Amino acid sequence: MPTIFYGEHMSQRTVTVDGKSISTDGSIIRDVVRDKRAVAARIDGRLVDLSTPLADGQDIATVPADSDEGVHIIRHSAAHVMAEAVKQLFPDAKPTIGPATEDGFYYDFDRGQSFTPEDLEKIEKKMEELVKADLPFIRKDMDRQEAAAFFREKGEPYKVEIIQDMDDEVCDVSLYEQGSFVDLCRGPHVPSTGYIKAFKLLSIAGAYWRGDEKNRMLQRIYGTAFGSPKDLKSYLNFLEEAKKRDHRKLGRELDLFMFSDDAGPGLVIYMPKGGRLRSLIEEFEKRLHFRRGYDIVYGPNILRGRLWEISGHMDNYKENMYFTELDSQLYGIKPMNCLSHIMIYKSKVRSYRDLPLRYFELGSVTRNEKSGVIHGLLRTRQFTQDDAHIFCRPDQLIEEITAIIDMVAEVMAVFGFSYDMEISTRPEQSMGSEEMWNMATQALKDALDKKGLPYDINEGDGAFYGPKIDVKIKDAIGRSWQCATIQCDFNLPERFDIHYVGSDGERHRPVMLHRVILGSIERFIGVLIEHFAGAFPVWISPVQAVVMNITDAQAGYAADVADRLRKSDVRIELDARNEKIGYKIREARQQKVPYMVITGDREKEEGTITVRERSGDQQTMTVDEFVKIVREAQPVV
RNA sequence: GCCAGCGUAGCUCAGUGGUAGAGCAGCUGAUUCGUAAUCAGCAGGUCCAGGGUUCAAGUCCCUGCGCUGGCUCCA
Repeated sequence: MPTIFYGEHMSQRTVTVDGKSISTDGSIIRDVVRDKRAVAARIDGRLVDLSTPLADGQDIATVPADSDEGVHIIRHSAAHVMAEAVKQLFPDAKPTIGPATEDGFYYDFDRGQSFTPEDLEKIEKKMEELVKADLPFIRKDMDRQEAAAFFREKGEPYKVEIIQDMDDEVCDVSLYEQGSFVDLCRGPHVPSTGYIKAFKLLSIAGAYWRGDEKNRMLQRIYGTAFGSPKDLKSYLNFLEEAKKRDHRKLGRELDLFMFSDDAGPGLVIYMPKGGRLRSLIEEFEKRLHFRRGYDIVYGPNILRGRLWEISGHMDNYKENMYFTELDSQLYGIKPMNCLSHIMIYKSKVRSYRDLPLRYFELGSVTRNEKSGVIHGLLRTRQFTQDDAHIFCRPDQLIEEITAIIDMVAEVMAVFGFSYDMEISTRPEQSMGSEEMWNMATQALKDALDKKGLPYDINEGDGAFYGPKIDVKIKDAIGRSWQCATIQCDFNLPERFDIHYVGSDGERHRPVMLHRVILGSIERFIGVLIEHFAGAFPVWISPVQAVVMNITDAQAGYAADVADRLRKSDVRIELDARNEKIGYKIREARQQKVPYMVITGDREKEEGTITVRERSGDQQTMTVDEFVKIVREAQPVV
C-alpha cells in the first residue's frame, strides 16, 4: 500500500478556496480552509475529505455543515460512529451497510438477537462518548484483494461480499478508520467525530440484506443528524407536526372513517362525515369527466376466471387477487377495472370515427395486500379508483396522453398540490413484445417532451401490461405520494383481439390508455386530510358551518337560520345546546369547521348572522350573503 | 409475508402476581351566559382472543388476531 507523507513537500502553493486565491505552505485542504463550518470540500466537482493533500493550482469549494451535501456527509459519518458504538457494545454484531438517507441515516447489522429500545439508548450514549473523544476519520486506500482479506480476517463477511461483488475494473478501495472502527467506504467524511454535533437515534427495524426478501433479515437502526442542534430540533418538531396531521388520528377525531377488527384489516368503513366528503369528491369527478368527453360506466365486481386468463392477470397478478366460485365456475374479484371496459368496447363494431372512446368508472377494486403493508387509508385491501380507459387510434395517442396530463394539472391546482412526474419502464414480471413496450414508452416520453415537462425514469416499475407516467404529489409538509398514473397499453387490445374499422375498410388495432387522476379515492382522502391537517377547503368540508345560539332566547331564530341555510344547500349543523358560546366555538374549531354562524340577540333583532371564520375574523351579514360566499367556494372545472 | 414494539372505558393513558383507575367524551340536573372548556352528580370494563403456570394473572409463559414503526410490495 502506497504511503503518503502529507508533510513531505513544504513548498509554497497557490490554490483557490471558494473563489479566493490563497498562497499557502500548508499541506492539506484543511490548512487553507478558514470557514469553521466546513466539513468537506469539492475539487473539480468531486467531494473529498478536508485531509486531502493540496496540489498547486487546485480550485477548492468548501462544503459547509448546513448545506445539503454537508448534512449528508455528517449523517454518513454519524452512521460510522453508530457502527463503532454498536461494535463496542455488541461485538457479535456484523456491520453490513450504513448510508445517509434523505432525512437521516441507518446502519444494518447481522446479529442473532434484535436490538431493544434500551439498547438504542445505550448506543446513543456510547455515540456521545465517541463524539466527545473527537476521533479523527482517517482514510486509507487499499488494494481490493488486500481489503477483502482484511475484512475476512476481522470476521466481517458482508464487507467481503461487497468487495467481491464490485465491478471487475475496480482495483483499489478506500477504508475509513475512526477510533476502533474501520469501514469500507467511498467517503468523504467529516475530519473527526467531534463534527457530529446534533444527532438522535430514532427506531429499530428489520431489513433484508440487499433489500431482497429471500435474504436474511438484518437489524436496522435508524437515526438522524444535522449540522446544528437547532436544525435537529426543527426536524423533530416536524415529526411531531406530521404526527398531529396523521390521517388515522384525524379520521377518528373528525368522525370520517373507521376500521373494525371484526370487519377485517385494510377495509375502510366510512362514517357519515367521511361518506359526505367522499361523495363530494366523487360528484366533482363526475362533472370533471363528463365535461371532458368521458362516458360513465359500471362493471361487476367479479368476472369469470377465463377472462382474467385472457388478460394475463392469472399469469402476472394472481397473487394479488381473490377468487370465488359460483355454480362451480371460477370467478376473480376485480383488482382492476379494465376488463368490463374492454367488454363494452367489444360489444359493437367500432369505426375509426368513433375513437377515442373514454370510459370512466369510480370502480372499487380488491387486492390482496400483504398484511404488513396495510396503512390507514393510504394502503387498503379494497379501494375505489377514479379509473378510465381510453381506446384510441395510434395517431391519437399523444393527444390523448397530453389531455390527461393537462387534466392532472387542473385537478391538482384545484386541491393545491404540486407534483413531480416519472416514467416507469418494463418490469421483470410483464408480458408482450419488446417492440410494443418500446412504442408505448416512447409515446409517454413524447407527450411529456411535447409539453416540456421534466420527468425522471424509474426503471422496471411499470405495470405488467405497459409502461406508465406516475404523478407524485407533494403535501403541505413536503412528503410525496403517488396518486395519478397514466399507463400506455398495446398488450390488452391484442390479447382481447379488439379492433376498429379504418378509413381503408380494414381492421386495425386500437391502443389503450389506463389512467387515474386521484388514483385511489381512499388514498387521496388520506393525503387530503394530512395536507390540510383536517381543515378542508369549504367546498369539500363535510360540515361547512355550525349555527350556534348564545342563549335559549335565540334557539328559535338559530333553528330558522339553520333551516334556511340547509335549504340553500349549505352543509350545516345546529348547536342549540345549553352551553356557553365559547364552548361551542371551541368544539367547532376542534372539528375544523370552516364557518361558525352566531345568532345572538343582536343578530335576531336585525335579522342577520355573524359569520366567524377559522382565522377568527368575523363579519355580520345576511343569510343570503353568506350562502353566496359558500357557493362561490365551489371550483369550476 | 418478514423483523421489532404494542393491545386496559368511546378517546388519551396510569396500574409492584393479591378488590379495575384518572382526565376528556357520554348521561342527568342546576346555570341562560357574546367568541377555545360553567358547576354538581351518575353511568361506563370479556383488561384483544384462546390456552398454560400459580393458592391467586390486566401483570408471567405459549398460540392466534389486530395495531404501530420498518423491510419487501404498491394506487
